[in-house]
Amino acid sequence: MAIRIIIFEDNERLRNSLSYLLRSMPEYDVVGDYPNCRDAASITLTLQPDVALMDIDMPGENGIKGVGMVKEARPETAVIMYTVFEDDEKLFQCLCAGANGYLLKKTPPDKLFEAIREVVDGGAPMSPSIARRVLNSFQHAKTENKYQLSTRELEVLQLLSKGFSAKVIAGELNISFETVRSHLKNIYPKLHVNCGKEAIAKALSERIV
Amino acid sequence: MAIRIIIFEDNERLRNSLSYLLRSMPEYDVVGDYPNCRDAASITLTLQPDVALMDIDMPGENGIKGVGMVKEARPETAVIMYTVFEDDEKLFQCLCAGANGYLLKKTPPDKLFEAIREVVDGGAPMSPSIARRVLNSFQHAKTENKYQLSTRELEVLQLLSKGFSAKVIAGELNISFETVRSHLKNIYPKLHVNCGKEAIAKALSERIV
DNA sequence: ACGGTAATACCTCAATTGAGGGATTTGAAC
DNA sequence: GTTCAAATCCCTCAATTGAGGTATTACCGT
Repeated sequence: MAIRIIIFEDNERLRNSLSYLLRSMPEYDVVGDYPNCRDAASITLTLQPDVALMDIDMPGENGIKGVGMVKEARPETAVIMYTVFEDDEKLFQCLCAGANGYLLKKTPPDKLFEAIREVVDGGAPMSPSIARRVLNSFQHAKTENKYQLSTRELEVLQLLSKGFSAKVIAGELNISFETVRSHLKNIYPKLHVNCGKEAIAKALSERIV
Repeated sequence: MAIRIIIFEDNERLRNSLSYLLRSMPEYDVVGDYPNCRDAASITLTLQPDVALMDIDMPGENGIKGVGMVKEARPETAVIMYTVFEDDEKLFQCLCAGANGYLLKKTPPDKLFEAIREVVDGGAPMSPSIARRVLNSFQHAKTENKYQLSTRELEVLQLLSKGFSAKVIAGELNISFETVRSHLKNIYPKLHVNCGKEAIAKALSERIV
């Protein structure tokens, strides 16, 4: 049975070309195409598509919102982003919203066809440069002590980031309460923060610990 | 110029087959193959390969260690994991260690060839089921309010997690200082913590915010 | 031998927080 | 119409923390 596809793309010429191209093959069936995501949820529920091709830059609700709408309405529909954007910001927003693939518009048609087949088979097609970005995001950069913390200061910060009080940290490290407080007072300016809570927030969100 | 490849694979028959297969094509040059990662660092420095094919399950240092060794010795060498393992644990360990690709051993030869070309061109070849796992890891599950926090409590916790004091939070939300303290007192038992620092640690590490 | 850094420890004071209360209003649910 | 949860606000008291010091020991590099 043909793969049911819907397209969200504001550029009319491109949208029509895509529709025409996909419809020309018996393997694919474009069951709807739209210039914006306004009714993405209800459209998805009505048409029950296997795949949604989603542009990002559209008037009104953009494609990032669009992914969320489609996925919430019908998680089985696989969403492939189809965009010119290559920046990390938009990329990871789409992935967090549930996108199942991410293709750049420079992708040649045969790769696009392959990607649609792949996503239906449970894969996650990505343009090569996108895949590289995604994998790179896992290397937490080894923060290599950006803030010049000493060994002991790092230990104190690690325990602080578990929510421990100065007293408990002192016990854990077998040093005095006042020493811990001294370390904390030295840590804060190095992290450019003013209190323990900010320090925890920074340590955890920048993976210093 | 031919792509320089090294192979780490403890199964001798498979290692020899791979070498033979790749050497049969002028496009590829297998400059070394080894049954373990013991000297991966020095080998990499000596042979200056473009690509390393890396098994995971090997005697001695396993392939996860191996990725780290190769990448530390020579970051320009692209490492492709080549393994039967499909579990998240090993997968994400490899990615964090710096792997540039992840292929399952069931990958047909033509896809393997393509993957090697792709990784040299700056891509990140992955078997479809692997790519899907990687993308899924970005959907932080929308924690669906495991701790039964009310809307307001969630807002307070979000601001707390930025390191704000009760006074500042009060200002941000346009409510009184004492109200914020009331919310905090209600939040702590719900999160099973005893103080703001623990709450921040929990909120950030469990992505409640 | 000297200077610098890290690690240790102590003191004081003001501010913030945690803990224990109590109290009112609103809107939704039954 | 009553009950209930959510959101608002106030009070007190003890503990913790932030800020401002000072001081000693040890080790490292020159």
